[in-house]
Amino acid sequence: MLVEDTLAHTLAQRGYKLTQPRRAVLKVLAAAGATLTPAEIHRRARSHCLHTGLVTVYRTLDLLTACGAIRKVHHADGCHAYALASGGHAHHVICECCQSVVEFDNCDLGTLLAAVQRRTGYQISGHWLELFGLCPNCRP
Amino acid sequence: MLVEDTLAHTLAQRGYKLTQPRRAVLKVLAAAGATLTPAEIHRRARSHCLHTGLVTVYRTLDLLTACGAIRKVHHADGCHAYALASGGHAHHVICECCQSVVEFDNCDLGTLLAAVQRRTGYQISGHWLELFGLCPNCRP
DNA sequence: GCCCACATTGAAAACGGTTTTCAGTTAGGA
DNA sequence: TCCTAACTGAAAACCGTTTTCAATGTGGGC
Repeated sequence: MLVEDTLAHTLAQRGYKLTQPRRAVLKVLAAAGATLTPAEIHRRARSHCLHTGLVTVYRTLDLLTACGAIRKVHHADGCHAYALASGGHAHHVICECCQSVVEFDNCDLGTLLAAVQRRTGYQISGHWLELFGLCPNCRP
Repeated sequence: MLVEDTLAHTLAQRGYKLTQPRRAVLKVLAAAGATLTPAEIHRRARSHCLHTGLVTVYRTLDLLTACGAIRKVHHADGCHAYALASGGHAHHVICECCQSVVEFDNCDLGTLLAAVQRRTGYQISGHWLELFGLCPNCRP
């Protein structure tokens, strides 16, 4: 199934309507292999549905985030970008040059978490890991 | 040496003046064992130096961040908080209840990074790890 | 200890991203 | 096809952050 259809299905399944502007946002997210800011998503969405408003972009991003279909990623200079999240627990590797992003889910932090827990006394319930680097295309 | 003095030394060493408002911000940061937002730092700083402006708080935070003495921490709902960073590479464990924070530096991600690098083709140059949980005081 | 250059300050205004408001529009089940 | 609740876009509100600028304070030199 196409990524766009998967996203559409996710929304439809929860009773949300599939309007033209929403579909435009889904298309953009499905086509992008990189992290995108709301503004950039808005710009691209207009080529699919001319009158798409920035407000609708934000609202759709909120919906998809709540569904777990996308995830906010945090760059050094702020946390304004979104990336597809293929469900379940996963993390992202982000290219510092072209912003391209891939997921990975084999985050085996068990040993580390246990050590920190023992040392600090904190009962750790969640973690957050993001990797930065250069994708194969951006290497010199 | 007191934390406040360490911070003051860091600034003085680089030729920055130690003004009353700046000292107030340092005091607040040194006394807080938790992550603080600029607004909260401002509120507290006023009890040390009455007329401290929010602008000065931001400017001082920028200086200290540039020096590596503090670090911006990223919560799920935004990245508006700062925490002391005792120099060098380190990460934070943050209490989801009271925002208290402790550092840990034994982040042995070597194996994980190598695996991801091999699997994705990305040349990984940096990472970012934050742990969330409950501190000993906030556990039921 | 006093002076002076210049870094630093605070108030207000500007700024940019995000959210709310609200009247008009649209999707999709009956 | 019709109807209603969900959805929409434009504008305004909002909020955290940055810039501007004239006034002030620090700390090195004397």
